[in-house]
Parts: sequence; structure tokens; C-alpha cells
Amino acid sequence: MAELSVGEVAERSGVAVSALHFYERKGLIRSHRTGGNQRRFDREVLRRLAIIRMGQDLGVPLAEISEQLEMLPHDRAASKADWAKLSSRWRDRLDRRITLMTRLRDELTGCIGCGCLSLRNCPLYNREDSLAAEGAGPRRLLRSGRDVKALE
Amino acid sequence: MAELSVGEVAERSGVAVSALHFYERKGLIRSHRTGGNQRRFDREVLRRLAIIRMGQDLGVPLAEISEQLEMLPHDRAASKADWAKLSSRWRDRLDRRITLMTRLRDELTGCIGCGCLSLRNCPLYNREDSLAAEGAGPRRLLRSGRDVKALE
DNA sequence: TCTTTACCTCAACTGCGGTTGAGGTTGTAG
DNA sequence: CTACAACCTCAACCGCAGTTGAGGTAAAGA
Repeated sequence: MAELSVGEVAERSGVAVSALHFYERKGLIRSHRTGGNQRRFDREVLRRLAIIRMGQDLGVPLAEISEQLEMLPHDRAASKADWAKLSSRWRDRLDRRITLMTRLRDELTGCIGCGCLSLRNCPLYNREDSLAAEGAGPRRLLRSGRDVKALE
Repeated sequence: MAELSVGEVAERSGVAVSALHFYERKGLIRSHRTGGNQRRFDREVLRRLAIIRMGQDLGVPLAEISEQLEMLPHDRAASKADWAKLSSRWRDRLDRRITLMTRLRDELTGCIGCGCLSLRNCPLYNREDSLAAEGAGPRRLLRSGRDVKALE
């Protein structure tokens, strides 16, 4: 039972079979086939799926998750160090996002006290009103995907 | 200049004119018209747009953001207290999300040390492998939108 | 052996969150 | 008064992340 069928992967990962097909077409996961043309997955696919889910939870588009996964070796099985590198990249991303969200929450907390958004000096209000003036740079602080990337 | 044209709102909020039309069709914002059928927005719309953006950053679908906004009074202008109530709902949501993300980050940090995901006792690995067994409840910890709602 | 369940491909469809473009009107600056 | 920018509606289209269904094949249990 070293190899998993598509149904088994679906069950263990909680990802629908149709989504697994889809991910395979997009190159996010890989399988080989039995004599009867059925997919067989290496157990490693479960780790990849965990990474994919995590990325999606962070609002990262599949294309970009795919890029991250591309950095894993194709020739040999991913080593401990490979996964560690990938993990630390994700952790950094999470860290940045947590920082941004925490800042937003604190501003919002302040605003609850101040009658939120109604005052000229409310940080949220000011942000909103001056967004367009910030020019071509990354305008939306928490924007997911590309814009988070833009902050890197 | 108490009233803003659609272009002015777009510029001040950073939201495209087409998106403003779209939001109006969806009932997220409201305007009245000039004699020549052009939209005029109350400045309050900028606050609503700030809320909408915040929700989107949290991965909340527009339909649900709309529900939140529905709770603001239609008859009179929203009061300080109304905005405060809305703000504190959003802050709670942010809080929950920050908590979940922090937990995930900490697990991930642990995994970097342990050769991430490759060990049976890795929390991420275990979560992944037992997800399907959790039954019909909320399976994905950080899932946005509905599933976050399901955790409430 | 038979039958049922799981699997296969491919194309079409879904829902979300908008954007684009055509064809026409309004409003403001020179 | 004229030109030009900004506005209007409506329908069609986009990218993303899948799901659904038709029509057929494979494998496991009774």
C-alpha cells in the first residue's frame, strides 16, 4: 500500500477527485499509471496537498503555489531539507500576513473607540481616502496573491 | 462638494468605476441620480468601501459582506454606534483569523525543525491525514468564507 | 461469472468578481 | 458654441478554481 489510488488520496486529503484531476492537469501534482491506466500516487502527494491547501488559505493563486512547488526537485524524492526550505518560505508569508492583519485589527480596535471611520484622523479612514494618491505602488495593504507578492 | 461623482469615488477609494457599478447592482452601495442621470454618492460610501475591502481581504464573499452592511440602518444615516457595532464584528472576525493563522504558523515553525511533514507526529501531517475522518463538520481550519462562518 | 464500485477522458458548465466595449448622453473648459 | 472628458446602459466576455455529466474501462467481492 505504498501507492495510493485517486480515491484514497481524495479520502485522506479531503480534496475531491475532480480537484485532484484538475491539479494534475495544472502540474501541481503528478502520478503514474497502472496497466489499466489508473492513477497511482506516491504518498508524498499528501504533503504537496497540505502545502496547496495552506497556500489557498493564504489566498495565494494556484499558479503561484505551483511555482513554489516547482522548486522541489523533480528527479529525486524531496528531502527533509527541501521540505524545510519550502516550509520556511510559507512561514515567512504567513508571518507577513499575520503582521498586516494584526495592524489592521489594532487600527480597527482604535476605531471602535473613536466612532470608527467617521473621523478625519481615523487611520482607516485616512488610508482609504489617500489610497489613490499612493501612486503606482502596492496600494492595498492586505490584498491577497499578487499584491502580497508585490510587498515582498 | 458634499456629493461625489462615480469617478471621484473611484479615485478616492481606489475601486474601479466598473466595480462601483457592480457593487451598486449587487446592493452593496447606493446612490441617487442627478437630473442628467448621473450617480451621486454620499461621502458615507467611502466608509462602506473600506468595509468591503476589509472583508475581501479576509476572504469573505461579497454576498456575506452585503449581509453585514444590510445591518446598517437604511432610513437614517449610520450613527457612530452603528459603525462601532459593525467594526467590532469585523474585529472579532479578524481576531479569529489571526488566531488560526498564528496556530498554523507555529505548527509550521515546529515542522521546519522536524523536517516538516515527513514525520508521523508532525501536526500538519496528522491534520492532513485525518481530515477526512473528522466527519461532516468544519474540516478546513482556515478555509475562508463559509467555513470560517461555520466556526462561529 | 457477474455485478457493482471505482476509475478513465473530454467537453461543457458553474459561480464569483469583476472588465470591456458599443453606442449614446452630460457637463465643463476654452 | 464647440470640443472633449466623464458619464450612462446593456450585453458579452474574462480568469480562476473547480464540478458535472456522458460514454466507456478496470478491478474487487459475492
